[in-house]
Amino acid sequence: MLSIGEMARRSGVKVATIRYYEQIGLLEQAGRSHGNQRRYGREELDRLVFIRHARDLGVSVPAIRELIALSGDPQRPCAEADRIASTHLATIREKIARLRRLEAELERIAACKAQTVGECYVLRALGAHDLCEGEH
Amino acid sequence: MLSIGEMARRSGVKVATIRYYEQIGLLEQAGRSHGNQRRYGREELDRLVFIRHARDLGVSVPAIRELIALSGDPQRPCAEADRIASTHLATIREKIARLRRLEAELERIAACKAQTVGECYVLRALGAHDLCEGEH
DNA sequence: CCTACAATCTCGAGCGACTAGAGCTTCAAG
DNA sequence: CTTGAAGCTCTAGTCGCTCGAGATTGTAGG
Repeated sequence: MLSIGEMARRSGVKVATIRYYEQIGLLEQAGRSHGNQRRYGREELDRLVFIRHARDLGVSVPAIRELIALSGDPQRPCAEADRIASTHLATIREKIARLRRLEAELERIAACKAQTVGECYVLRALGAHDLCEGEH
Repeated sequence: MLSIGEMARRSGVKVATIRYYEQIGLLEQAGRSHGNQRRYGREELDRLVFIRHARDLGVSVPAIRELIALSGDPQRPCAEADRIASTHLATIREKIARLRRLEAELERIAACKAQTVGECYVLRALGAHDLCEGEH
């Protein structure tokens, strides 16, 4: 039986966050020791690692909830799980594209050679949208 | 003199957000009409556009506050403004790198060919970290 | 001038996903 | 038995908005 601290160490999820996950129903209510402390087994650790992993990949909590519901019913077609993953992939790709545009623009802006703020390109570029090359 | 709605239209910042910016001190307290409605001039619009632009670039509110303070004093060296922009650029690059790793992993995961959830790679991959290629 | 009705006002709460702190109780080692 | 780490609950704070309720103001048409 694992304490909440042990769970935290093994999963890399903070103690407070584990309690939070229980509170929002991502984890089931943990069993308790006779002194009211949470006690976990192997299964709960696995689920927590799953959650941690998905969160690291940027999957939202509602999406994780769906995935957990799916995995509770192994007979169901996995098309839905695929859909969740693909949707998320598309979101990530959009984010990357957007960040790349920002990167290009900031690179240009940060290359300012002025000495004082008065003629600084950084500030000017931020004030005047028409100096941008990309759209955002 | 512009109403708050006019400001919203011209800057692309929502009315509620303009009020919020005033509340947190990014915009100064607006002048009021005799019926207590906010009235703005050209300068305020310029600042709002500046803020909008910086936010679009992902600059945080505290950083924008700094930039505004800087621009209020045109004699100061712009090294600080450069620093803010460069720091932000580094952050963006990190985010891009991270998202790229996620993209690669999700691509692999989403290529699952199983029929039912029971043997679905999506769920398995999320549960078992050792299936990952990249670290995260 | 009157009437609609759109726009504005303030105040307060809610979002997502945690995080932090106060003030208490329990556990485990020595 | 004592001590100190680890646990407990509860509340509030974070960031950057966003929305809704319920009241007031602005403005255009008749």
